[in-house]
Amino acid sequence: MSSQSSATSSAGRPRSEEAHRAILDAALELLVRVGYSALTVEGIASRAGVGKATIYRRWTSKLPLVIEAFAQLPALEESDTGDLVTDLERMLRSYLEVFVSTPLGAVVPSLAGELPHNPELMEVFAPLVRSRRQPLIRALERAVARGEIPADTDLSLAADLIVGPITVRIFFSRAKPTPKLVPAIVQLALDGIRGTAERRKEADER
Amino acid sequence: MSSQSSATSSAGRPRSEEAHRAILDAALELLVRVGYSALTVEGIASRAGVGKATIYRRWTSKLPLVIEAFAQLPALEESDTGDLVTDLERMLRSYLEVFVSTPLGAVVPSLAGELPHNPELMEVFAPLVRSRRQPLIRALERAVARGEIPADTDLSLAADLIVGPITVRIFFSRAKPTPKLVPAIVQLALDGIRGTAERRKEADER
DNA sequence: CAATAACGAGACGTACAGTATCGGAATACC
DNA sequence: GGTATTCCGATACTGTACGTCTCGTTATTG
Repeated sequence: MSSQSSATSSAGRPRSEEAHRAILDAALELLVRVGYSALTVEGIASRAGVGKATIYRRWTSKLPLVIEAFAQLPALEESDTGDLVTDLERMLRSYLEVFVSTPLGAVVPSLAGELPHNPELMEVFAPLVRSRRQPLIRALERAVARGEIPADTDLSLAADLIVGPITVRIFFSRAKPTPKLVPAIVQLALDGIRGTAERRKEADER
Repeated sequence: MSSQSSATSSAGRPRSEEAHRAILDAALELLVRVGYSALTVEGIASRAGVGKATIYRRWTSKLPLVIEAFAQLPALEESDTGDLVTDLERMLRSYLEVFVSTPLGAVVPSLAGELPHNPELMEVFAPLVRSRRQPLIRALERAVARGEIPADTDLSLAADLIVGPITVRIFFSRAKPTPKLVPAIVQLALDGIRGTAERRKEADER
């Protein structure tokens, strides 16, 4: 990450780490301001104060650059308080905050729109999506271990149930969702997860 | 909507309804094949067998054309059987089917990615989204009238809870969701909606 | 039959992707 | 210190596409 600490630092001028960061920062800033479709490499180069060649020396095209810029953004902050409701509410709140106050909210839909037609992009994007979902899944796993929710819960589906309403609104709603919604969403989703289990249990006992 | 049905059919050659449809069809077909970002007006014109001027005479730019093409796609088929679970499962299944077997699955994410940076597009897109959500909302309203779910349910949030998991997977998942998931999703979401109400009621009675 | 407006075709100016080339600067090896 | 190597910013270049414009042609109104 830092510099040329290891291995083959072959002859010649080394790549400027400063230029690298300037490019990523410029890409992110422009991405937020104008969106993916209006993003230009020339604009990025100009804002970063570098030549186009310096960009194309590092990334083969605009897309991989955007992906790397995106990957820099903060992940979901994990919460582990011992109580599922608290954990979910905290994470969803931070998720929402990241979405409205950072480039994520603008970048993700832009990239998501490209996914269906760009398997290569999907390949790079999928691990990123997974890693951002991971804290949610882990919180659910801990809740299972504590007996808060049944062990046979489909955690992946549960995670989508929790994140779904916010995602839908971020993508399609004019008014971006506020943190005020979080408790209602968590309660709804969680009652769904638990309610289904209880109902099953009641039916068994009868 | 249609064409020169009423009023001023002034002098001159009338616009060809045939060309109009050919353009929309070509746009939709290309949109599905290559996605929004790789869609070219020249490609649409060529495939439709019309001149570019014929396109720009009807739409100010590529985006409104795409919107109109999108709006042609089938809406959610409404189900009204008297049972909420059945209605939701049917609608979600048809929703899913439309998404995997028609251009919708490819078009919606493409357009959604443009929304945050294009208020004008949002203006045109919002009513479309709303109208496609409407059958879901109406089914929930009927369920409220029947007493299946409490009257003070936030129907909008409930709709998002139901559609959320599928939306999340359509956007981000490599493997597109299958109809097999529908019953589990409906059960989870609905137990959430009902469970929350029950819990609230119990708390009130205490 | 004259006026009008849309038609397909395609030329045109602008903008941008991605490539190539410039002289100069930084580094490794000798 | 000298030389080879590689990156640097800048910019010229090719190709593609948007959106405008102008052709000569065709359909419709009065």
